[in-house]
Amino acid sequence: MLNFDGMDWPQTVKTLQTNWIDRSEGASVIFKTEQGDDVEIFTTRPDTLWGATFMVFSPEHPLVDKIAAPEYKAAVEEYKAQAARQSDIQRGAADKEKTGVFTGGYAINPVNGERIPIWIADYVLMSYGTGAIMAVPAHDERDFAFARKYGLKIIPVIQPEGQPQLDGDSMPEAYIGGGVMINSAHFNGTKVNDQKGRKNPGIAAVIDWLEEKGIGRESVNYRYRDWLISRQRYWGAPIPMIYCQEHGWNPVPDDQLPVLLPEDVEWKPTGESPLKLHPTWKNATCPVCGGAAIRETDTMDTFMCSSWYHLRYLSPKYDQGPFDPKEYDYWMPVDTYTGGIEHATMHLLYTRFFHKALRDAGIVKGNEPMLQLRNQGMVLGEDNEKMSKSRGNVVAPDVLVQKYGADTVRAYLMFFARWEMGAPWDSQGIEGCARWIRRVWTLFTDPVLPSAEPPSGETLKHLRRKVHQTLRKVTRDFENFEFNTIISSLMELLNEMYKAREAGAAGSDEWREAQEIYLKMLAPVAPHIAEELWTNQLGKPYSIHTQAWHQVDETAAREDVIELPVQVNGKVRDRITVPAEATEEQIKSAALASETVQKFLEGKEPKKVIVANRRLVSVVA
RNA sequence: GCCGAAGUGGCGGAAUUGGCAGACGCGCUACGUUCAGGGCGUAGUGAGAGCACUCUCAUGAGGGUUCAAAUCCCUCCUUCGGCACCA
Repeated sequence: MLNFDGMDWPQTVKTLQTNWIDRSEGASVIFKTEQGDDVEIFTTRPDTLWGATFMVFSPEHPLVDKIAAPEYKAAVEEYKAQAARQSDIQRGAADKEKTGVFTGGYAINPVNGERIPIWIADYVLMSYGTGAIMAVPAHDERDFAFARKYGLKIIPVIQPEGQPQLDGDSMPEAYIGGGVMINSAHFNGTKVNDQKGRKNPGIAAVIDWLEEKGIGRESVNYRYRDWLISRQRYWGAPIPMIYCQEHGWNPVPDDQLPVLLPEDVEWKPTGESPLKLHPTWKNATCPVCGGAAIRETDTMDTFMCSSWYHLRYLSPKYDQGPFDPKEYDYWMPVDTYTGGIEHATMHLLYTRFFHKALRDAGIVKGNEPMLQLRNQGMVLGEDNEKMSKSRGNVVAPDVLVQKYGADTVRAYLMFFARWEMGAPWDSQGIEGCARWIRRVWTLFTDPVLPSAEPPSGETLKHLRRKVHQTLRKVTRDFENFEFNTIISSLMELLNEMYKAREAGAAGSDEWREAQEIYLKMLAPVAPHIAEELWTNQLGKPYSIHTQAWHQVDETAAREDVIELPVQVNGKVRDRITVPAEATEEQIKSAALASETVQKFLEGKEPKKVIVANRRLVSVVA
């Protein structure tokens, strides 16, 4: 899941997923309580094991009740109760003052046999690692703060090189960096650097030793939590399992799939799933003995379905399996997927996970379900705030479609902001797109007035050039998800076509080609109007949306002459026009021949003349 | 606190990735069409100076590299997102 090779995804999404999974390398080490129970802990710093002066358990840790000494029981219970009352958010506040209580119990540090006290504190989370930590106050900020507050022992075991000897009683803060191991028996003198995991020589040495002694092992931990797919709701795919008193849980037989949700459910404020309360739905027969049995009434999380819907969509009527393999081979993996950034660590992570699980089960091929991802930005309200009913700034699409038509609304959504950025809605701005669409319509449907004189060859050549230049740009922009500039280009071309029509171009082959190409470029932007004009006005075969994309005629797109600005000492002073095929030398002499350039040179010989990409001439005096 | 993204006219945004800053659209102004309004059409529209040809300044702020910087480098400011005691 952390390998994004070959995936054309936004870096932000890759980073979000990487942080969400949050892999950390370290070691698992077995401590023992005085009662003789094993307590496994995870640490990224096994090199500091000799500095572990106490242990901290999460208040929910299963061993807490067993280790709590009688005289501490009351305080422990009290602390557990108040931790349970706090919400996760309260508990998670990083700047919160650390609290905890001593349990009266002790553990043995396996590396040196030291007897160390066991505390409970809510800064240790049951949901990460094992819910218990070794505390090394000299080299961990949180443990340090806790130890200072409760007067616990602090023993430095990493000495930064070239600095005064660390002293547990006087050090002002935990020392996190590298150095040399001290107070660590035969490891004294071993170098420790800032690297994580086995790349750190100190950590590697200790891990090898732990494994040899059988006290611990190399280990990797993830912050990413297990995904609970079941929930007590009506809205979700049923979990096809049946429970029989006699034969336990069994899957629903294939010929009884799919299990459908009942439609006659009642919602009552009981906190229970309506499926549980339905009079008959949960009654089933045991697939093993045929006796009375009960259906699972939990349903699956909706992410379960969104993780593979793209596979089912390949062949929704297929009944031999989840999808038709022939369709899979044709369509998958998904070429381009677009959705909001809010899916970064949920839907998109689950979908990737699902694909890998299905791959391991031999059902799908390849490592990833979606090759290219592009996020679209959010359309904000006109007040530049997130749209919400409570703010009253919601712009309803149906109202806009009612007023402007779906094509205009679609075009404006593509035009008014960069796709991945989003922007506040502008109810005036859409008028521009409405005007453009109307002008497209008019250009194609107005009867062409008989022109007084035939169009000049220059007019037709110019039209064709603009058409193919636009096609080239639009083709590239579609590939890059740059929809706003596509529409700008189409607006520009429309203006050119109006001018060409004015100059009598209508009726020519060039004009017909321009119309055809224009509609093909318009089709993804304004699909209904493009189709209407294609079939009814141009009389072309239905449908425009299945036509091949037009090829750019590079010869037609080429300019005869190019205009270059000429800079003297970094400032544009003149512009020159040269034939498109002019050499650099010719461009240089044309630039120096300019009177204006000579004026700004003030009679001096130019030190340097640079022709940049045949786009600009820079004269340095 | 850590990580990331973004700052360009009155507004949304362009800028072929180092090469004419402001394409295209909104808004605004003028003119035309109209009894009028709307609509439509044409032209203008970064700021300052000038009768004008033009000139100067300008891409969050400051510095740097370069013939040339919105774009690259350094320092800082602002806004928005994500994570937030992860052992």
